[in-house]
Amino acid sequence: MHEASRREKLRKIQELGHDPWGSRFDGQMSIGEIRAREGEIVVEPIPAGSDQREPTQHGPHVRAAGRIVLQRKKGKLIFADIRDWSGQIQLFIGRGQVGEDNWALAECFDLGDLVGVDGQLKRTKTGELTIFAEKLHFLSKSLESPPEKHHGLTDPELRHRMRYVDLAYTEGVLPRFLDRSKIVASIRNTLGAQGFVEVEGPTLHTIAGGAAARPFKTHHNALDMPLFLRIALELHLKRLLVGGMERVFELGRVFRNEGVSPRHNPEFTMLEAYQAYGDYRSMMDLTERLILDAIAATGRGYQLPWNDATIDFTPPFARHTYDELFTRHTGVDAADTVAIKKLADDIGLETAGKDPDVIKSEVFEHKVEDQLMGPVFVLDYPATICPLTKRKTSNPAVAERFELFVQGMEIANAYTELNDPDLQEQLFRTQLAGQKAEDSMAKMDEDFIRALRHGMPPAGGLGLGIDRLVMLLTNSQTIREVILFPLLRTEAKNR
RNA sequence: GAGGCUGUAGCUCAGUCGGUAGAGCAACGGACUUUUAAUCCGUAGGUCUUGGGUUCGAGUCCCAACAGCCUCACCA
Repeated sequence: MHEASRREKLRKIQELGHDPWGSRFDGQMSIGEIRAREGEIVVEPIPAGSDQREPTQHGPHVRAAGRIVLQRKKGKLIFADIRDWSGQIQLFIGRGQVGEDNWALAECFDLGDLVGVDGQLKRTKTGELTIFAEKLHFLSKSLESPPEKHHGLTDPELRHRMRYVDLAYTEGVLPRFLDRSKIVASIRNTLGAQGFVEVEGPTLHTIAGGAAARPFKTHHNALDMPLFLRIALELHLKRLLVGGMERVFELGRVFRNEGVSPRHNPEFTMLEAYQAYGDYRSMMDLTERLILDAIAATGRGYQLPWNDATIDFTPPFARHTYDELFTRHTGVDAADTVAIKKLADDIGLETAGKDPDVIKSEVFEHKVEDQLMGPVFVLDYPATICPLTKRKTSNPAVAERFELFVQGMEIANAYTELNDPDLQEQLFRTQLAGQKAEDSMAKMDEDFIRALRHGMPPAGGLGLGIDRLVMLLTNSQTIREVILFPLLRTEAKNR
């Protein structure tokens, strides 16, 4: 193990009178800021007749802190590259320049150590922007060797289990998660600017409603009560709409007891927003605004790379009806239930005893969704498959709902919210009757119906999958690339 | 939950027909005051994921378990 030599250096650092675990360190600039000061370097021309080989430079004095990610020891000279979350810069540590005390400390540096430096910002004779060290500070020892310096970590299992190593050393990982943070902040800003207030609903539910998914079960000891982790934010936010919070949103974690895939993690982050006196079209405009602002917040443009393709987010996003897209991508008339059933049978879908709209929806999922490179708003869904949505006055068979698809992925889902308590109760009952045995824990949320009976304003409601949005905006093909700690099985004992 | 692929040094990977373990980086020792994937000389590092089996002999073939990835199912 290499740990022994690192512990030996740790002991040496203590002998030299330094704390190998460091302490508060003030007054440093970020490496990004330091790099921006390159222009302050003044180069004096070599005087005529001088035998001086290199011109004298005067640069600003700077203080930096970071992790040593590369080191080149050259006798009485060390070049070390340190990195913080804003960038990376080279240190020049010369034995004659820093003195024996600092040199002795520098000899204890290993890759991965966190160090501080005071020095002058200048360029080396090859032109590399460099902090020429004058004083070194030890901030924290690393007892583990970093991963291979060219490739970093590539094994996805190690990357997810040891995300700290992945963030610290694998190129592009830290910036991606900083982008995620900017996207989330942007969403809050956009909603705030439009008068929405942020709330926190309960994550422990007595009835897990608001979506068609199986919940995680848990238990409260003192109350001896079964509980479920929430599968959606919807039903509590609508209660707040009843209470008079006219524009309300929650950005939070929901939990669904399902498998993992490149697009699914059992816990994921959802935005839900509700706007009193709006409808699904209001939410379409809001969705577009949220995404465009998020793109701007990451400093990107409308054309975003996605694998080998490009996604064009230039507004306005395309808007097409469900039936229109159904017919275009299946070649079958969206109103021809007989032909649709035949198509479903041909694909091998189970159709016996199913509602024609359900069959149509399954065909849509199999044949159409993958083709929607988008961004495209799909609007006006069959009412049968939308139990929480208001129907079109002109055509009760159609629900005022849209989903936003990009690269075949569903990113957002929005409704003109149903606020008729009697109809809502009836639709719930129909939905519960159709539940499979394994979903039998689903129950009628009587209190939600009671809330609607007190009068909920007509409203538009939006759900937006944050993880998937971040995937699209950061060119990440799996959801695990944008979730810091994705769910993994217990670590194998023999690793 | 089902199927397929993968698992070798701290990391990234080779390993032929079944014949007894290799490289680069990292580490350790040495040389080197403008390097930058530093270079050069030398050294050390392995329960080949785990457990069985076949065989004179298994990293290699077979079975099982564990973990990851992909596809499907569930779902957003």
